[in-house]
Amino acid sequence: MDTQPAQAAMPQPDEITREVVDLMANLVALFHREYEEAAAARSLTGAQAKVLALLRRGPLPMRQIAQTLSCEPSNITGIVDRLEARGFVTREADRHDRRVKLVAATGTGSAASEELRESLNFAREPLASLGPEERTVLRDLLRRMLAGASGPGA
Amino acid sequence: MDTQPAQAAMPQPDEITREVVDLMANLVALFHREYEEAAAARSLTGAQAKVLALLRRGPLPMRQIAQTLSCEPSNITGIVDRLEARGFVTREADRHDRRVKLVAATGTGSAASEELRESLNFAREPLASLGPEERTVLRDLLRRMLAGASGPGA
DNA sequence: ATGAAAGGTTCATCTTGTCAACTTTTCAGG
DNA sequence: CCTGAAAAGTTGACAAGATGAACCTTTCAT
Repeated sequence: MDTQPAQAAMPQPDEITREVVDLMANLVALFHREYEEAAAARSLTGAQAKVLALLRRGPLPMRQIAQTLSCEPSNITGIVDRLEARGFVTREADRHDRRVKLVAATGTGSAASEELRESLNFAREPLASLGPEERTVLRDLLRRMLAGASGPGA
Repeated sequence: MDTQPAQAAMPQPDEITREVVDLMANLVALFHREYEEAAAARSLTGAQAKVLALLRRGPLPMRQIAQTLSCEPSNITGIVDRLEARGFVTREADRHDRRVKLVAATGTGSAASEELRESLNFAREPLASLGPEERTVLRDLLRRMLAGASGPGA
């Protein structure tokens, strides 16, 4: 990539990094608030919405949900319990390994999740300040950042 | 599905926005995990760390903490209780309005908060993939996004 | 002086999250 | 075939976060 000899143009690389981190923190806070709000508007909690979102691509075993969300499996049990009680998901034993329970979104569940996703006007406000090509630049930067980091589930 | 008579230059502006939102969601998840971990390493919870971080610029009334964190004041009571019990903050009545309690970080509290901030190598990994000028671009884009949105506390 | 409004706290209640103990199922070796 | 270890989920106890209603104290405008 780019060897960094002495660098006269860049006064304090750390300064920029630090500011980016701070900005990111604010953005994260903003995003979080919006997400919780949007979920609450459908009487879902953030955690429930996250699980439901994970199931968009198909049924998943409990354990995998837990891993993707970086929490204990026993935690997922409760969340899925509540989602199931409200008809948003179903639990079904895996045919090949009966220890495994596959969690699948019901029609209602997917609908709610999709609706929430659409309603996430989070970035509409913040992103509205950026022009189309700027969004593209932002997208590429974010892509590279995430590619560099440990690939999350999603 | 998408009949877009206008817009000839940009194929699908919505497509990019959507992807940016998704990337942002992943970044938010990543950040969140790192933050909780870093806080836990100092035996603080995420919420406690957030409150402590807010106090970096000086003492704040309970109500303002609640507003900045978008939650009920009664919630802050508990968090500050626990921070106070461990000597990270103090509660002091405001001289001008004795209804108001000013929460201030103690030396230990500021130190812990500052340490946590430093240790937040969150972005080091992801940001490592970006060169200096790319970081600058990213910083500027993030700045504008946040300026466009409702200014959070910070 | 009175009463409304604001700032905090308390209490009940729920959800999230962890950890340890437990059940069921799978699977490798003997 | 049997036995026992390991894996997947669940359960129960418990702490923290979050909300909403009721409450106390202080302020402030009549």
